[in-house]
Amino acid sequence: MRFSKQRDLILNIVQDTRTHPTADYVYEKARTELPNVSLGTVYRNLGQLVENKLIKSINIDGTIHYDAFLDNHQHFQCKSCNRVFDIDIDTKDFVSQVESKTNHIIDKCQVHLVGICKDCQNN
Amino acid sequence: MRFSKQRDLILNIVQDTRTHPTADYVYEKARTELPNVSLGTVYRNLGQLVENKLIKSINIDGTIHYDAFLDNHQHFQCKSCNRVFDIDIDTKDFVSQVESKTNHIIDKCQVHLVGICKDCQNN
DNA sequence: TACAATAATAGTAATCATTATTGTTATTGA
DNA sequence: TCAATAACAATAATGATTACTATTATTGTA
Repeated sequence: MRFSKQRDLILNIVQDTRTHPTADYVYEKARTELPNVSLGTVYRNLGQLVENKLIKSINIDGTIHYDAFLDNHQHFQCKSCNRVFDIDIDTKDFVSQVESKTNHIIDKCQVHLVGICKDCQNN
Repeated sequence: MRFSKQRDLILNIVQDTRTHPTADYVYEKARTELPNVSLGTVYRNLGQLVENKLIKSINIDGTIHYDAFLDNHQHFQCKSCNRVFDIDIDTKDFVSQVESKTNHIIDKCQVHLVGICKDCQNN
């Protein structure tokens, strides 16, 4: 990967946004800094950053969101306010349970939880 | 929901297909029986069948797949042969662990596992 | 059984997210 | 400094899904 100011900017935007931004959000943000950056560049770089494990991608309701928080974690989506929360919980036990039951080798475990968040319960 | 032979056919196709078909697959199958059925009809009915909890939908690599197997279960995707396996494992403990840790109410827990399946390990 | 209300349909156009193409520009290693 | 080529902006193309519209089918009621 060569250096380019576009890639640097795109990485910084994802790292500064803790709300799991989409490519389009990153594009709009990037535009304020580099008005001629193209959407294709944003997509290509997000893809490359994921490939090089500098960021992660998660699928929320059919569209790709990005996440610079690399520690192993899961996601909870509130169906009332639609926010996505990071859930800090270990899946190791769960995964090894499945591995010994099925004999498949598992190297990724993505848990998507949906419900009503703490805040929305009080409204 | 009124009765229509299109809806009946679409439900039957999903129920007879244990490989998590897409809308397009259902459309092609339906065409062999009702050559004039339209893709919009397939999408609309699949959506309604999901709403009425006669089938479920899962997102695999960004596209929606359908599943008539209603028992609580999870999915494992082999990144070698790309097949999706049903995983019969209980998430109750996992969910209540998260609930008490976060105070969110969880009513859906979807686990997507990725790895190498038993068969592909032997090749 | 006939009929009116309207749900569902086929066909098609539109949308949305994402990927591909192309000619030009920028980075980098020699 | 320069050549190789990665990366770029602009734009076209794709694939999945949804929306629109005029017509047809289902269903509850008279």
